[in-house]
Amino acid sequence: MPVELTPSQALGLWHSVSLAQVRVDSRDLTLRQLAILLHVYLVPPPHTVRGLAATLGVTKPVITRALDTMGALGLVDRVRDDRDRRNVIIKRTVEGALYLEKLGDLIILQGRHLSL
Amino acid sequence: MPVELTPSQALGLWHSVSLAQVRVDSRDLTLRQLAILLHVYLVPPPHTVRGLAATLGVTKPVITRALDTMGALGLVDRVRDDRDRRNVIIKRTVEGALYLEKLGDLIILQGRHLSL
DNA sequence: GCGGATCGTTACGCAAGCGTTTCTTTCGTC
DNA sequence: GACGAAAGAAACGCTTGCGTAACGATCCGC
Repeated sequence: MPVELTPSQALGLWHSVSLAQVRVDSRDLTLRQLAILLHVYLVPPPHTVRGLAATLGVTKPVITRALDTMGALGLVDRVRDDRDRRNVIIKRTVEGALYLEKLGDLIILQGRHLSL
Repeated sequence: MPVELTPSQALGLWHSVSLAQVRVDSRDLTLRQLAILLHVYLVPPPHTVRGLAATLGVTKPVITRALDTMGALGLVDRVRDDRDRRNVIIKRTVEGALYLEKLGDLIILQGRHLSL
């Protein structure tokens, strides 16, 4: 079942969620980092650096750096692929799942408060 | 009328929109910048640096810098307040309106494509 | 096993954002 | 008019992200 939004609702939703997120979260992930995080958690594994780079349309170092940052925050983890030891598999973490769960709650809450 | 979303829909929407935005827009605004932009365009004027800082819960230089950046991109404009020349009024631009219009279209489109 | 291709990382110089502090202009009050 | 308060900008040192290019490790076909 699709979600039908008016232009006002769409931007209003983005507005209220962004605002709440800025106020709540000092980490201030970039849009790229957030896209990576969501992709890792919403799309079936395995996820590799190369795959993410292709998906986002960015270069590999961008992914490496984003994983460095989010890894330090505990939002993702990296493990060598034993079947092809050139690959690195990006793993989910409990903390990362919690982070996205809170974001989801925020979106739902703000969506519910939309009026127009 | 509120917008009711399931957790999967909420995060799925954020995922697909973030992904599309990263692929389309090389400007890569930060979450703070986007929040400012949305606030300026969705909330009735006038908007001042101080007011935005209070709304976002950040310091004034953060707002000044964000306005510098987005001003250079043509997304917002700054005008001195003639009634109190200490204030700066943040003005909307055609280009900024167009930018947000495209973002809104993207959100609507991705919302429509949500399945679960 | 050797040579080329592939994967992820690191190095480099650069641009942009951060928080704190200081400065300049303007206001309001005495 | 003088003076403290307020708004926004600029300065400072620091951190983080960027794109390009180079680098080690690993795989695979011969």
